[in-house]
Amino acid sequence: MQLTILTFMERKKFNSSPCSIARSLDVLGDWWNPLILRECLYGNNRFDELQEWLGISRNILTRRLKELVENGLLEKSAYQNKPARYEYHLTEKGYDACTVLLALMQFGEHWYFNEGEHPIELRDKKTGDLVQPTIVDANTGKPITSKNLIPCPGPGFKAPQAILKRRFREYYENFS
Amino acid sequence: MQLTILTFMERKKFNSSPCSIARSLDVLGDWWNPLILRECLYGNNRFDELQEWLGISRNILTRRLKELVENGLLEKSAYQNKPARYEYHLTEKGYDACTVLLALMQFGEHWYFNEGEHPIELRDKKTGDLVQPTIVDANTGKPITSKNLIPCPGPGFKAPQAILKRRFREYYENFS
DNA sequence: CCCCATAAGTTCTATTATGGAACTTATAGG
DNA sequence: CCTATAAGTTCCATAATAGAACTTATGGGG
Repeated sequence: MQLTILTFMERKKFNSSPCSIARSLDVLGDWWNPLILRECLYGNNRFDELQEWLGISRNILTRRLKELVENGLLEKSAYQNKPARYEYHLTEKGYDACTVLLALMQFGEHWYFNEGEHPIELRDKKTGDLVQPTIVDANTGKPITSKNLIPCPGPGFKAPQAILKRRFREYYENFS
Repeated sequence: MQLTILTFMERKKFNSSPCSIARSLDVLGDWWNPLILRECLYGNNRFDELQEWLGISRNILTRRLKELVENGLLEKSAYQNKPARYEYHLTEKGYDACTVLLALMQFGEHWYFNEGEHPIELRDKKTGDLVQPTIVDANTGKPITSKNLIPCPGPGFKAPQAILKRRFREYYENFS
């Protein structure tokens, strides 16, 4: 006879992780969600438009839109009643999430397209000027290379010294 | 009688998409891959270290490491023979991919942690100075808000005019 | 009034991916 | 000989996904 053992199996969630990367990945660590945000940035805000441009399965799109709305990146609003029809628009938080898209874009341009043959550009909505996203240090204004970075505990990292020293080994070895 | 119909069903791949975001998502649009890169940035480069810090299933970790190596973000090298033991280190491309982590981090800090209570900080490996990643326009040096951006076709976007006009509707309406 | 079209989802099923746990392999040390 | 360690494999049950067909509410044309 086989005893049934209760197991929990669902996609890992990081919503209580003490790491801002992990927390962001709960909603952005996915193939579809960033692309849905991209489409909203393109001005494709309706269910069928999103489905067509992305080639995503309709049931998945339903779930993802719900998720993005629940997480506050998109806002669902009716653009007509009788029959009720909806649009999904980026919220403040959603626009902020799009900076992750800019980083993805920069990486993709660099590694998957030839110089001067990138498929998309960004322009300022008002002036029409070309905009080229770069990650820099806010303090010095110089471009950041992650090779030169070292993670260290921030003010919100509450943990015993022993754990800190294990987690940020490189930092403690070099700076204390 | 039921005729079996051949269907293809696998995770969508975007490796021929004319979009740098989609291309990047092939390897970065996932919950685990960015976190594995994070761990490598933290100096946790071995299988068991990664498994322990991330709490990822060992079989999944195996597959993901293979994927990251095949995509050129990590490099597998032996740190001892007899018995053969390996480490996974970030490549140039891998370090570049980490700028996406910086964007994720910034977003997470802003929306999931209180001001001044973020769990992690970054410092310059040599000077020890605090580094604060921001996305700016390389031309003007000013911070970018994606709300003010409009996508438009780049030099590598080859398509008939009709498709361009549908895809970049907002751009063509306002700038030509 | 009937038929068709449209938008926004649901529902159904087959195929993959994932999580958890146990097992394997090679070698070193006591 | 027994045990430990590192780096995976293998196995299974459960969850997620793709693809297609179906639903619901409404408006328009004949």
